[in-house]
Amino acid sequence: MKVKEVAALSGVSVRTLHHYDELGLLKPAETTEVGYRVYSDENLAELQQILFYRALGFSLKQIKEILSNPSFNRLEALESQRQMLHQKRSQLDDMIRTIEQTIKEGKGEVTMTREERFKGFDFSENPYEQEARDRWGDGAVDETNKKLQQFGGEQQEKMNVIYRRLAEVRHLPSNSEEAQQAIGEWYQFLNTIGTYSIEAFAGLGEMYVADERFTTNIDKFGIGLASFMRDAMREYARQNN
Amino acid sequence: MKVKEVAALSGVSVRTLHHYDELGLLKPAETTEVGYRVYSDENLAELQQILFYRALGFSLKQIKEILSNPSFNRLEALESQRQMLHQKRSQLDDMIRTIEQTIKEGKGEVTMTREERFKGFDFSENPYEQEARDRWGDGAVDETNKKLQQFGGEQQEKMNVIYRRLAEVRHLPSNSEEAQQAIGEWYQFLNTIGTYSIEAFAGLGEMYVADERFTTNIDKFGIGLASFMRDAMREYARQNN
DNA sequence: GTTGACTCTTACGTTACGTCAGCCTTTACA
DNA sequence: TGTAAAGGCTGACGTAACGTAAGAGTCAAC
Repeated sequence: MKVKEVAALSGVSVRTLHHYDELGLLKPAETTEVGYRVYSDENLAELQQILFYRALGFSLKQIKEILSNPSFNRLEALESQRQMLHQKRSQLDDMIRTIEQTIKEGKGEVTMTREERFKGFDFSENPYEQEARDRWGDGAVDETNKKLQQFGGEQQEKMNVIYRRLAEVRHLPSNSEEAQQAIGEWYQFLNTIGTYSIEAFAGLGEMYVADERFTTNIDKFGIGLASFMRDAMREYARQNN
Repeated sequence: MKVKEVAALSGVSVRTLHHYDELGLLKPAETTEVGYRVYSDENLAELQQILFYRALGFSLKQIKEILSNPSFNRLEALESQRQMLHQKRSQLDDMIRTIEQTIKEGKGEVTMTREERFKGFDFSENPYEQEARDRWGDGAVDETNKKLQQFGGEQQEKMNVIYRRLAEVRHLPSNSEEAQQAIGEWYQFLNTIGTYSIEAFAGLGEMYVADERFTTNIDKFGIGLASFMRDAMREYARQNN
């Protein structure tokens, strides 16, 4: 079979077949004297395999390794690929959440002054208070409120400082020393106004991303801060388990 | 502020700033005599915007349009971007489903002979029969079974022919004439063994992808056939509403 | 023999930077 | 003030997986 036919059968372009030939990924079984590529039935089966892995998101390079080494650990490759895909999906979900939030707010702009960006973090008018009560009980919330009132704006400002610090390091890997140091301060701070087990701390991090209202507010200190904090808090919990 | 500082503050690399300058996406407010880039606070705000849209998955080209045309319809752009992201997520979900299915089967190979690929479509040993009963009622299922028994292998073969035909055109757009013609035959066929409203038909298509057992079996005729059929059936229903 | 359908190779374009390489400026310290 | 470290600049190639011509040869049919 010549290129056009194979292309029609498999749904790829002729150029793609040329490309795979160049890469050594799929060499035609035969070549005529004038250089025409002639594919065999086996070639077709190979192509099927290639397209299968391609559909799973593997790169051509990876596919070549997988298919050329018969001893290659395919299951392992599939497993790591699966993880990658899940990660990609989380990222996509983050993006979708952000974009829908932006649309809901009816504007495509993020013109925030420094003031705007750093205000709105007043726990004394906590929109999540009811939720917090449901989740951690009235006692804990009341105690936290009392402490916050007691210290007033001072705690506020302290918290803002920590948030700003976190925003500064949010581009670093979540397990970097700086990140862990900053998130540690956050843990310390939380424990000055309440009592958080290390598990509760990690759970709080998950919520930052799971609940878009948290995400939105936290990201006011910097895009991506919420998901960074989740990762860092997760890591912190892991290290201090 | 010079490049390094801006880079540290924003979390992008110096190279990225150079790149944005080249593209005309973010020109520094000032340039020293020797050619050093000097960024202003406004530049920083612009960069924030750029990074915001970038985080939403827009291309730099799109971002440039959005930010340079103050009259640009941002909401519209956000909306279409949202759709794109959702589409991407569906694709990712498909990939994840397929890869997990493959792992579950404990093999990374798709070595199927033509026979293997095209068998296993025996409705008389229907693994989904109970589900079908739950969904469409005993009467309909019994009737279908009776008809299938009545005509035996003939219907089987007819169905296989249709599947093969669908597999052949599955790389074409789902609203192409060939695709719609083939899916129409499928609709005709289904109505020779039962009665399917056009809505039920579309719903069936959704199930092909939603339920991995269907997906797996259908994709035996060709990778991606199930999701192609869903799209084509959706389109068919739309056109014949 | 001519025409139309195929095929081949070569090579640039795409996206968003990463990564040198070679060279110039500015800053800090002795 | 001399020198070295730190920072800055401009090329320019590399990446992934083909799409898209361009120019030219081949094959089958009328």
